[in-house]
Amino acid sequence: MATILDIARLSGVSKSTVSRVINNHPHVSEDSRTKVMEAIEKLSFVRNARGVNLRTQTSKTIGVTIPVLDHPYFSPLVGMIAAKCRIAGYKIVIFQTFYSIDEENKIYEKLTENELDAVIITHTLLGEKKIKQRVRDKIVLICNEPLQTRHLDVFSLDERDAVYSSTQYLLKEGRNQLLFCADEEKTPLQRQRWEGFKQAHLDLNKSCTIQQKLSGYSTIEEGILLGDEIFSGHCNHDGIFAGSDFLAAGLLSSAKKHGVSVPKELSIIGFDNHPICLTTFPALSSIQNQTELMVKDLMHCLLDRLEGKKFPTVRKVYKGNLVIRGT
Amino acid sequence: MATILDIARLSGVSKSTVSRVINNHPHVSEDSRTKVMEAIEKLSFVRNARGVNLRTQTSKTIGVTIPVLDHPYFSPLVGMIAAKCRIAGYKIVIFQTFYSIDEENKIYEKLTENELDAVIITHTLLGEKKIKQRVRDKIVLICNEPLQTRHLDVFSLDERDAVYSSTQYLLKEGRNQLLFCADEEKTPLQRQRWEGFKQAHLDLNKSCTIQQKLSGYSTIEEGILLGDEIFSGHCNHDGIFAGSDFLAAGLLSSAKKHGVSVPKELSIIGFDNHPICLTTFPALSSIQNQTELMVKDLMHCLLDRLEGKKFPTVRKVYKGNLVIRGT
DNA sequence: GTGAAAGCGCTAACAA
DNA sequence: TTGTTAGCGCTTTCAC
Repeated sequence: MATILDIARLSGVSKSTVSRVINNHPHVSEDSRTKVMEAIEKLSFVRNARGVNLRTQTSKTIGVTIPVLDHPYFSPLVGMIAAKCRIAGYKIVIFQTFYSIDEENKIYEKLTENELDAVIITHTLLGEKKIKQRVRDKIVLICNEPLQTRHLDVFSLDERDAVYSSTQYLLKEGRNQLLFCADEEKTPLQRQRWEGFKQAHLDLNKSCTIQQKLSGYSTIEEGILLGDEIFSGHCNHDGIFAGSDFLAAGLLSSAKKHGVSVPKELSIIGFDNHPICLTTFPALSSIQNQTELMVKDLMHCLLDRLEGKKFPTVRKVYKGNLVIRGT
Repeated sequence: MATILDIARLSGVSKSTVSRVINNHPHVSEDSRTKVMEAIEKLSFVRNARGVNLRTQTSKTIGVTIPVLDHPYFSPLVGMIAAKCRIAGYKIVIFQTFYSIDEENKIYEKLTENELDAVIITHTLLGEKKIKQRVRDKIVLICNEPLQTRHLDVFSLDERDAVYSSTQYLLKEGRNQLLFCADEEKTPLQRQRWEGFKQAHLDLNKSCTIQQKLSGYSTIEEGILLGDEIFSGHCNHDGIFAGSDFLAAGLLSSAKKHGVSVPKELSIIGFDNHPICLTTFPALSSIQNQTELMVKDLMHCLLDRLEGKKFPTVRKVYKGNLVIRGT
């Protein structure tokens, strides 16, 4: 592999001039430029990023954590981030946490020692302090998880409010025995959702069971399994709030299998408004949120941080809204 | 940020010894080791990968192309690859092509100049020569796309056979007017599928229309759109082979909307056996393929290549099989 | 078991 | 406009 030194020698200029040409610096004579370009062509030279990275102490690379790469909500989210990063000239490297603290810890370990300019965290089981401590001086943005922190930029959805109003809707529709069906209460996000669910009951003077089901991945399969458990015995619920559309779709298919009529006997509300909602029968009602806007703001902030601009910690919250369909 | 020089000074040894400690080399005295470790702790030193990368000319990073990050088939595929890479000590950086040759070209551009040890291509619109030319001396594996090449390792599914036998199944079931509903015939994969479809007709002395629908992304939404187009008018098809389960799910929901009875009047077969198949009504029949095995073999080969082992180009093909459900 | 020294490929401050 | 020079942080021979 040819280096700039080879180019310099072949074209009869110095390394610096070659570097200038490569980086489109002004103040290079037309003559030098063409000579260098010719040499580059001839030796089919490609700049070695490793040298640049060491020299400039940047790598135009951003790390993103995601629970699992294949996730109906997080995949599009990270996909959007990746697309915008690329336009801004950054690559992204993706770290799957698999919902495990151990995995997550390993990731931060790698993150700091590695060649990343910034880190975006979309899902975490850790608190502010732990994260801050692990990622050190790196730029860290939180995307989607409503982490309580004053030291990190946070972009998140108003989970509490979204669940609150959806729950109220169900209750006002005459549903009384609602089941809150989501992840364990391990993250701020899950906590907020649960609070919204509880508060909606309180405000309407209804009581709610604290029953909540664990479902780490919120997959279709888990929905089916969970549904089989719920509907096989004597089911006294007339409404389910599901933590994701895939979970909801699984629950729905299981309900039908067990002869539970939806929406007559049972309402189901999903989360994220994934197109899968349109393919079930009846079509799934779901909560739609403003991911595009969130990502847009996030990227704006990220790029500013990368440019070294100084400004106070950003905290933005986006409202979701319930899309009512057949369930 | 502390460097090994700082550690060396603080612990009273040389840079070399610090390096040896960091890399767990033998032949370091217990005394030196502890002194260095203490210094590392004290200055909370973290090795700067950029220096290592330049020095060793590796980066423990692998590039993967994917059409879009959010894809019911490719996301899990890449997720599996990423997980296995991490275990082997590699990070992966993901490049979305968005089914565009221009995007793909840009990617290879970045790929060569950048700090990647190898590249895995899961979807490409380019031919062997173009790829080879662009990625130069990099290690390149093809995963999923049945590219015709003798110079790259290829791991792919037997698309032709899978579609062939599924089509025969439909025809033998008495369906006569099958619609082949997939991407444009731009990739070897699509070509193979179409061939399987055609051959199945030929072998049973049936004729098939060359009608095939474009559907770049194979999404639910596209399935619905396509379905609305097909079923709104006078539809004389009694069977559809869909290029993906999401497309199939969209088609199915549209068929129901237009009062087409499935499976009475119409059969639908999807591809990939995604869990969504279980949530539609009736449950979608689909073609299941051996992705796990494919990824396992791929990784094995990749790791060998990265270790510098020499062996002839690998070419592996995996059989799919039809899972019959309600459609 | 340890240290000195060279150098990976590149950029940029400075001098000319 | 151009070249000289230093050095980013690390690993690795080689000599002791």
